[in-house]
Amino acid sequence: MSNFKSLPGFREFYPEDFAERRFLFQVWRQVARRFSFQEFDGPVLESLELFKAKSGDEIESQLFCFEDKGDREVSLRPELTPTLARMVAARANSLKRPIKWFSIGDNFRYERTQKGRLRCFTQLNADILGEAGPAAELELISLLIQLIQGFGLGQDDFFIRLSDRNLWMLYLEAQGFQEEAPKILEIVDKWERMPEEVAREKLSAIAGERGEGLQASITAFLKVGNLAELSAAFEAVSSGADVGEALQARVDDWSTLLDGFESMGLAGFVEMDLSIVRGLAYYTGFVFEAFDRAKSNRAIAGGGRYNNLIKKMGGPDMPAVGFGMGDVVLADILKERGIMPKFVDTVDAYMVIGGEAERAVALADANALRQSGFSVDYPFKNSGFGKQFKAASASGARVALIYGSEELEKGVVKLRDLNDRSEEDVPRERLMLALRDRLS
RNA sequence: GUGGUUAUAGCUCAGUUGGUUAGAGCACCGGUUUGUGGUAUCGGGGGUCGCGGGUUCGAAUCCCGUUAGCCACCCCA
Repeated sequence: MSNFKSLPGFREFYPEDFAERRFLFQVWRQVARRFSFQEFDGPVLESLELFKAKSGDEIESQLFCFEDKGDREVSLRPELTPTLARMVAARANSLKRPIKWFSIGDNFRYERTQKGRLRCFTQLNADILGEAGPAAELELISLLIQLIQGFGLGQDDFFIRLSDRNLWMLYLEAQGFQEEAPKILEIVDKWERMPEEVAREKLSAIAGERGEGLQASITAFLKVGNLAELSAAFEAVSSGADVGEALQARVDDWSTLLDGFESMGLAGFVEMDLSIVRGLAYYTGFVFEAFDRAKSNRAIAGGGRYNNLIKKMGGPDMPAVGFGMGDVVLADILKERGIMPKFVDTVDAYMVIGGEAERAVALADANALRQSGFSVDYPFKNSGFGKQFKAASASGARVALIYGSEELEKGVVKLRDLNDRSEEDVPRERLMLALRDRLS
């Protein structure tokens, strides 16, 4: 055994593992293409500053960063969004809108590994840029739903929690907490994991003697599950600034979006759940996460609107919404439910070869068949027919092509169907056609 | 970063109160039937028992350290 090991949090993909990976990517690409998203990619290594610019200096502790030989501070990418923002910003004026892009690539985070979290993971990223209205959210979230449905998961298996940082801002503003809102949202993000006393303490530190009332109003807001409950919640707190107009516009957006899901027949997948605010302050509107209904896993995917980021990264003012979906949690879920297909790298035909004279003929056919697009395999060494048929079975081939002395004499190849065990002699010049028929 | 837990063959695991050369099943390779395949039979290769130190006449087994895996917290772009 070698003394060399792979680094912590980095995976190796043996052929059977890689087949699962390829399956995930295939489904992702197929579905993304159905939605007319275009695939792109960026550098895996970027300047450290790029990520700090988006997320702040604290991010460095979780980055795979180092100094390169040219004394540049660099980092493996922990996410794709800053790269995407830069790429879009660079050609913002010439890109046809809406911009619908996706990417499948490896990302790196220097963190302690645990279930569903590694140091190198693959993420599907999908973003829509240049559209400020909820049509973008509708398109993106319906893509997200089909991406998961593509693996055979349905309404009973997963759902989307839809929330809105705008509503939270308005709600807090209505209570006179406009400036304190970002800090309050940080607390809301951790609400479920935080004992009530701790929450009260923290809110009091921000809102003084109004902390207790704020805690009650947050608790009420978290229970909102539809638009009627939403307006009721606002009516109950209307003591601060008048947000009536902005609220109405926002409610209209919600209606448009929810109606859209209804039209698409996807309403059963989406739940209004204001407990999702997502920790990142750069989200500016709708935010959402996809969850296993069993809830035993981490979020399958998460995203939201980030209208200020492109400008912050040096680009023009451009609205954007996007999400990321990792391969680790998704693969875990598929395996838990036993719907990860078992894969064998199969071939169309496996050759059974009698001896040296027969081998010369078989090699000629093997090369010709391969050039024509068939996948063909054959044993390197001469051995008994019994052994070769075992190998043929193990290869997953649909048919065995038998090159024996009898066949050689007659100028034919015996074609054996390994499923129904039927056999037929085929003249060598007709082999390609016969094989095509048999495989179709 | 904090805490818990585990570590024996490629995989799943045995291994007695510390006692000779560390085992099994599966997988892999080879032979039995000199032209017919999932489950037959015989054989083979493969392990410094995660690594390092200590206790002991003797350590896979006991003690300490360390690394790695797993799990939870923190964080989650």
